[in-house]
Amino acid sequence: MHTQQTSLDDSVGFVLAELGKVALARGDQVLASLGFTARHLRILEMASAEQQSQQQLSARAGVDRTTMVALVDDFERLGLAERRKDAADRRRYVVGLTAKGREALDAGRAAIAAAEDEMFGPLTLEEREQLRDLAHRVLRQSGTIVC
Amino acid sequence: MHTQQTSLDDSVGFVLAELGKVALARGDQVLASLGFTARHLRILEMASAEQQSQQQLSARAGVDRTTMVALVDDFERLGLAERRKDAADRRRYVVGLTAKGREALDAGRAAIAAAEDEMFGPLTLEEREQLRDLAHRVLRQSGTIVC
DNA sequence: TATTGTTATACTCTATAACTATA
DNA sequence: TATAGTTATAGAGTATAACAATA
Repeated sequence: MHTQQTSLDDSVGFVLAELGKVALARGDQVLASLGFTARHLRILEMASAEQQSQQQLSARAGVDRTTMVALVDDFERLGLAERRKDAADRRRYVVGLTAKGREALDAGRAAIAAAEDEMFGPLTLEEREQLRDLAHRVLRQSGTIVC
Repeated sequence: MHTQQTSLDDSVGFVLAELGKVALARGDQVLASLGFTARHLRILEMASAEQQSQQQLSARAGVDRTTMVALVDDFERLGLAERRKDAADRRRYVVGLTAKGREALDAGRAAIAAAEDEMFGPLTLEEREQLRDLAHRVLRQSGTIVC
């Protein structure tokens, strides 16, 4: 038998769903001045870590390959990344960060870090790490791509 | 100075955004057999706790009043709630749960509780409550409606 | 004149299907 | 024939504007 819930406010899932939404919105907000969203930043980091085709990126980011087209379009328009024909397989584009893209990645990370310092202010640094680690453990088990 | 992030995977916000999305999807999944979503369940509980007009519900749930129309339509179609003209102000409808609606609320809560027992299985009960309480504290500060 | 519920409409986001070029 | 990228199109979800009934 599980714990009897009096209210959904006592439900971990609902609280996390709500907080997750808030965190994402806050992320988008502080990145807006850079011209992109939290999802863009995520993908920018993925592309920075390893040379990948658009479809590899889309699979790992959990977005459709047609959606990835628009996202990479955004990067090119902003001058943050460029499509480079893969010499080994000329059907593929490798998404490569420009110098400006690497700067934007750093700036984005810094903006996120600052926003989190403020948003998670009610917690001590230790509690904040605790929160992240607990969430991480659940996420790993849930078979989601945390890369 | 804040902690230098090497990767966004170390960012509480990104991890929470991801976990929140997974939790919500899982909730919708286990409620599907009841014919409604996690958001429906949330609103059903709100309507159950107190007699409220559609606009009060929409304000507290953070959805547009035009969206609430469709949600209450769903409840009526499923026989879970009904619109009752407010005698004091005949512009308003009070959203009232039916007996079937109260059963659905209980069934939904049970389904969520069971899903969470499974989803948060990697954590001890103590850790799970810790996770919820930490999330709750951040959420309260963030000025979000947790009702 | 303002407010509640409603409808019609538009906008955003994302996925599906079909096309092209390469393999 | 299969795959990478692309485009056009359609669907879901949500918000904005306008309307009828009531205050």
